[in-house]
Amino acid sequence: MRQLLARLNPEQRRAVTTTDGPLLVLAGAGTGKTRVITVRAAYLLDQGNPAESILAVTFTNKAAREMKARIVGLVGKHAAVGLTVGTFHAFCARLLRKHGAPIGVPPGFTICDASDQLAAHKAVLRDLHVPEATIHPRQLVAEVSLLKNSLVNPEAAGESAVDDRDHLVALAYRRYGEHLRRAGVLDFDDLLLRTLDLLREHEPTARNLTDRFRYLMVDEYQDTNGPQFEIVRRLAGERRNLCVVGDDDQSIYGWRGADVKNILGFERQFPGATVIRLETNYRSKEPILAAANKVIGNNPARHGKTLRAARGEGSPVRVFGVDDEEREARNVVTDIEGRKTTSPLKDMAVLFRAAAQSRALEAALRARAIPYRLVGGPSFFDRKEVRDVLAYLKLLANPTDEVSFLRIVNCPPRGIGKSTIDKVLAYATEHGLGAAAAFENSEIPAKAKAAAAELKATLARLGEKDPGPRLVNTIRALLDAIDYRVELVRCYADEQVREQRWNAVEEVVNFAENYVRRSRGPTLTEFLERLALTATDDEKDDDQKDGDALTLMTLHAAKGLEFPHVYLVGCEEGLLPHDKSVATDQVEEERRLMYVGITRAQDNLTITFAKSRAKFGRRAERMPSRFLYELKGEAPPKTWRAAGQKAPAERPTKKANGRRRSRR
DNA sequence: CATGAATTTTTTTTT
DNA sequence: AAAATTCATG
Repeated sequence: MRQLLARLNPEQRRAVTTTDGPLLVLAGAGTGKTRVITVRAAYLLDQGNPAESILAVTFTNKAAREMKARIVGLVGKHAAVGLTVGTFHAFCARLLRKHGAPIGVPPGFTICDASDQLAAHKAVLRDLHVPEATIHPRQLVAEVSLLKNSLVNPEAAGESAVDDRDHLVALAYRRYGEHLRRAGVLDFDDLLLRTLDLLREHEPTARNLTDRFRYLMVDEYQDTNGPQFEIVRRLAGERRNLCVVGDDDQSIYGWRGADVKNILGFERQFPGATVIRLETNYRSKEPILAAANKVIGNNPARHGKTLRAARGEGSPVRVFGVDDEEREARNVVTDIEGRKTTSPLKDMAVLFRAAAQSRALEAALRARAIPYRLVGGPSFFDRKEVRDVLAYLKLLANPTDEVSFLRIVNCPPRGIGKSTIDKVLAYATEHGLGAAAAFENSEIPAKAKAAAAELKATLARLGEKDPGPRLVNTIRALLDAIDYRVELVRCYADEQVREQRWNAVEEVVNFAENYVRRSRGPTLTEFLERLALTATDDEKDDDQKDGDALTLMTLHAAKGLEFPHVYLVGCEEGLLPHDKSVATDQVEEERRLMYVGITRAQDNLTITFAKSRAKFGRRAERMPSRFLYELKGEAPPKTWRAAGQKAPAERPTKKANGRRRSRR
C-alpha cells in the first residue's frame, strides 16, 4: 500500500487518504481520476474496512467493469469479493428487485428500453386520440423523461402548464405512468425514481442500506441528475462519507437531466466538504492541452482549473477544411493509413458529434479494407428478430408487460390486425383492464379471439415458473412454439438474409447459455435485466477486441477514454455546436463536448471540417465551427455571423407543406 | 387481414 | 439516403 501511495502525486494521495466526510475531487481530463478512485478503494480495504461497506457508482457498464478490474488488480481477487461496483441503474434495479415490494414494485418487474418507451408513449397518444401531428412521440418521450428526472410529478406538471401543449404533455405523462405501473414495467428513469421512493418511504430498508454502505464513491459526478443526487445524499446519510469525483468541464449530459449544479454546488450541499483539485495532466502533450484550455476558457461559470501538461512539448494540433464529408472521410483514412506503419490501429480513434456521421467514414474504411470498431452504434439487441424474442421472454417473466405484448401479439401473424387491436385497446381502457385480458370480452372476430387465447395458453405454459438454469430449454421451446424459424422464412425470401436473422436469434440462445454457465443462481428475470441494462457492450465486442482495429465513436461515447492519435471530424457550425443546441441556448454544453473530444488525444490531434455536408440526403453549405476560432484565439470572420444565424428554424410543426421538394 | 408500394420522417447525444 | 410509417390493393 505504501508503494501504491508513493506513486501518486501529493493531491492524488490526499484524495485517497481523505476517507471520512464529504470529499469533492475536481479532476480535470487526464489527471488520474480513475487511478484515484481505484487506489482509494484499495486504501479503504487496506484500512480494514470490509468490502461490503464500499459502494462505487459509475455511469456506464464499461466504466464499472474497468473499475472493478483495476481494483482487483490492486488488491487481488480475494480481497475484492463483496465490493459493490456498478452503474446507478444496475444498482437501483437490484435494490428494487430485492426490496421494492413494500413500496409496490413487483419483484418480477420488467425494464422497458428506449424503443419500448417510445412505443408506450405512442400507445398513450393513440389512447388519448391525439394525432401524432400534434406532438411528436419522440419529443414527448424526451419531455416526460425530463419532467421525471426533474422530480416533477404529473399533477405538478399539470398545474404549472401554461398552454394546451403543456397540458397535453402532463396528461400523457400521467397516462404513461399509469400504463407502466399497471403493466408492472419500469423504464430507466423509474429505476432511479422508485429507488428514491424506497429510500424516502421505507425506513427499514433505508437504514439497512446506510448501515451497510459506509463509504460511497461516485464517478463522473458532473453527470448526476436530481434523483441520482438525492439517492446518493440519502445513502450517505449523516455519516456523509461521500467521495465524488468529476469535472464540471466535462458535463455533457444536460439533455438527459444531468445537473451541473450538483458538482458546482457540492460544497453548499455538504458543508465542510474537502475539495481537492487535480490539475496535472498526464495524458496529453502541451499543444493539445493548450487548445483544450483555450476553448473551454470561453465558458463562464466553471469551478476553474488550469491543466498543466506533465508530458511536455509535442506536435501542433492540425486543422483541415475539406469539400464535403466524403472527402473528409477519405482524407482521414489516408492519414490513418500513413500512420499505420508506425502505430497500431487500436491507438487511433475517429470522433464525431452525431452517430450518423459514421456512415461516410465506414464506407471509406471499407474501401481501403481497414478494420474498425464502431462503438455504440445500433446494437445487436436492437435487431427486430432479437427484440421479438426478447419481448416474448419478457412476457414469460412478466405476463402483464403490455408493451411487449403488443409488440408480439401479431408476430408471427395470427390474424390480429390493427383494427382488432384498436378495438381491444379501447375496450381495455374503458374497463381498466390490461390488453391481454381485454381480448376475451371485447367484440372482435372469433378467429382473432381464438388466436389470442392460444397465444395466452402458450405463454402461460412456458412461463408458469421461472426456468432458472433451464433457461436455454425454455427459449428453444418458445421458438418452437411460435415457429419463429418458419416466420423468418416467410418474411425473408433471400436465403442469406434469412440465415443472418436466424443467427441473431441463435445468438440470444448463446447469450443465455453463457449467462447460465457464469451465474450462480440464474433466473429469467435477471437475464432480462442484464440485457436491458448492459445491452450494447459485453460479449459483442469481445470478438472484435483481439484484432487490431480503429475505433469510431461519438463524442459522448468517448468520454473517459484516451488514444495516442485522435481525429475529430465534422467541426462545423450546425453540427458542433449542433443546430438544436444553438437554438436552445446550450452552446456551453457543446463547448464542453468539444473539450472532451480534444482532451481524448495523447500525442496527435487532427480536426477537420467540411464546407458542405449532406443532411437528410440534401446537400448544404457549412461554416467552420466557432470553436475552431476560439481554439486559434481569433475572432470569427464577419461573414460568419450572418451565415451562422440562419441555422435554427425551430418549431416547424404546421403541416403547411405547400412547398414540394424538387426530385433529385 | 396481409402485402408491397408510396410517402414521410429522421440525426444530438444514452442508462 | 435509409428507415419507418401510411396507403392501396388483393
